[in-house]
Amino acid sequence: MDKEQVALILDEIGTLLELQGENPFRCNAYHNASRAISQMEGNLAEIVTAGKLAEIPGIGDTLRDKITTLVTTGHLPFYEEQRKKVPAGLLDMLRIQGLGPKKARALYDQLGIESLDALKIACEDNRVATLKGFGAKTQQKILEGLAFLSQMGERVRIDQALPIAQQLIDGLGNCPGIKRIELCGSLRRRKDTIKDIDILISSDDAAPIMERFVTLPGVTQIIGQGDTKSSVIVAGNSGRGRRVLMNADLRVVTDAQFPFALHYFTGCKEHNIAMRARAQKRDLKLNEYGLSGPTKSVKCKDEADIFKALGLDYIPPELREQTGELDVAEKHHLPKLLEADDIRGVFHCHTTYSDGHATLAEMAEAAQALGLEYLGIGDHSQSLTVANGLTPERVHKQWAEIDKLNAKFKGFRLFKGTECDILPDGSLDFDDDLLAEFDYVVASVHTHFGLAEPEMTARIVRAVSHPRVTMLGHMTGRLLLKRDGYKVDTEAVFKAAAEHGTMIEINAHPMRLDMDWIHAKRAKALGVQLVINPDAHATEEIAYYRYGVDVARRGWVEKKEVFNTKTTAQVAKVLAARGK
DNA sequence: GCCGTTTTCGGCCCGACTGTTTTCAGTCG
Repeated sequence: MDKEQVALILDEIGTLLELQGENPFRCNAYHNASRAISQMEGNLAEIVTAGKLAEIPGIGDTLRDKITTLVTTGHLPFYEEQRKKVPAGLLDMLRIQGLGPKKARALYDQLGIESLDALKIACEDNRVATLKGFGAKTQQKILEGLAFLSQMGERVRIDQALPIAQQLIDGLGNCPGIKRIELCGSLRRRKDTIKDIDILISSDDAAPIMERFVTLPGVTQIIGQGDTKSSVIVAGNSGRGRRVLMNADLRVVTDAQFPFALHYFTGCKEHNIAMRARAQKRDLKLNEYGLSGPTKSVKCKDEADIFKALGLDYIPPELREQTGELDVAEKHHLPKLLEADDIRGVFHCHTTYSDGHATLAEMAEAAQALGLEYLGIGDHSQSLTVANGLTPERVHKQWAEIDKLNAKFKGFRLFKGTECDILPDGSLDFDDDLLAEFDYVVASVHTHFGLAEPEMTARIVRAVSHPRVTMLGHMTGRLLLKRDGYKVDTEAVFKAAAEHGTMIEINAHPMRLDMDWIHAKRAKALGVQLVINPDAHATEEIAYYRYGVDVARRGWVEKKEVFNTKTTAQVAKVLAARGK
């Protein structure tokens, strides 16, 4: 059983215990362990075998044994027992806004409700409102929550959330009395998927701002409206005509409170808890309004001052995931993170030669408009006929056009590449002689996703070990919120890539963002050279590389670890040397 | 269930908002 499966089960156990009214701290121990496992580096089975599981913070003797059982046998009697004690439908009910374990349990105990459908009928029959602790408003909120759930999924991609957040900020921007306004939460930390939009404002007069917020265009429902905090549901356009609904929260504080509130609402929650605990050890109290001791409070003009007051270097939002950043910041060893401006070009872009929407010339022009120095073309290879993959003849035709364009460019260059299919047995879709003539080769899996893990791993390791392969494309093939990645032992892929000097792509297309930040962090640790590619199929998609920079930053990646921060001359030199 | 510079027990971050209460529990982040 792999990391994700173990993490899911631990998290579910925590929730099942909550539904049974267990001690919240015990429940939390399972949620924490779930997080620790899903974010840990390395191969879980290896760590279990090495007996190093309990070295992970948040995993003690009990959880070590349970996780070991899960990993080695594939199931856990304790988990099965808990599942028997709680009807499955109660877990669904927790997805409703404002409905927590206590209320869900009461609905089950007193009305026998154990599904969303039954809950809807009970609300419509006015049976919920009569329960102790419930009322007409709660019943109405549950109905609204059910409607919200049926209209959308739980999370949306960052590229869908950002425009909605921007629309809200623009709408608030001209409100008088705003001193500072900032996006917080997981959007500020640049997670690949987002649940809520969090906006923070500093002002001396919150009321009119609140009023503006809940009446902004796109707001479809007001969840709450208080003196300093309001919560709404907002509809936005996902960019392809599809409507996306999201929660959006606004908090208004004074300007003196702003840095503390900004830190607090940026999260993540576990990072905040660690920061508060750290403050406590120094006889200080940290909350969203300030940092104070028994006699006086510490003035902070920005977040950096808060970290400094607690003996830490400034921790960028992307690193605030409670994966060791406090310890490293204390020792002054935080990485100097990659910046979007460090990227000088990208290597995985499609044109009308295969399945792209723009011509070679149009893509080159768009790349230059973005300030890039070079653009690598990587159209599909011959066997991927659904994507109009190029035959060797068409490859030569494309090269001739690239040569022609390059002859005209000043300070810009197109590199000749291919996104060459990795065939089911791990061989490549073009012969070695043709591959040798490309400037570089991106090797990717596009077919036979269902191979068992050993076969898929062997397939990708073989491709990564091929001397003509420059970089591996979208390592797991996942599509965010749509399709899980194929089963592959990423640890083995990283080791092969490091051994053969093959790069691994951070595919920056916001539907993929594959590999993810945890993988990126691990790849870096194992000495794999990274490259950030937009997988652009249209001119406006070249700028997607910025989402890849976000992933890299979350993975603690520095400029020197990313190939496409090099100049055109440096890139050409490295690629020429690899071809030998 | 975890954890320990207050260390094997007794804590575990903490405040806003809502709704149903009549002083607070539940939920959320």
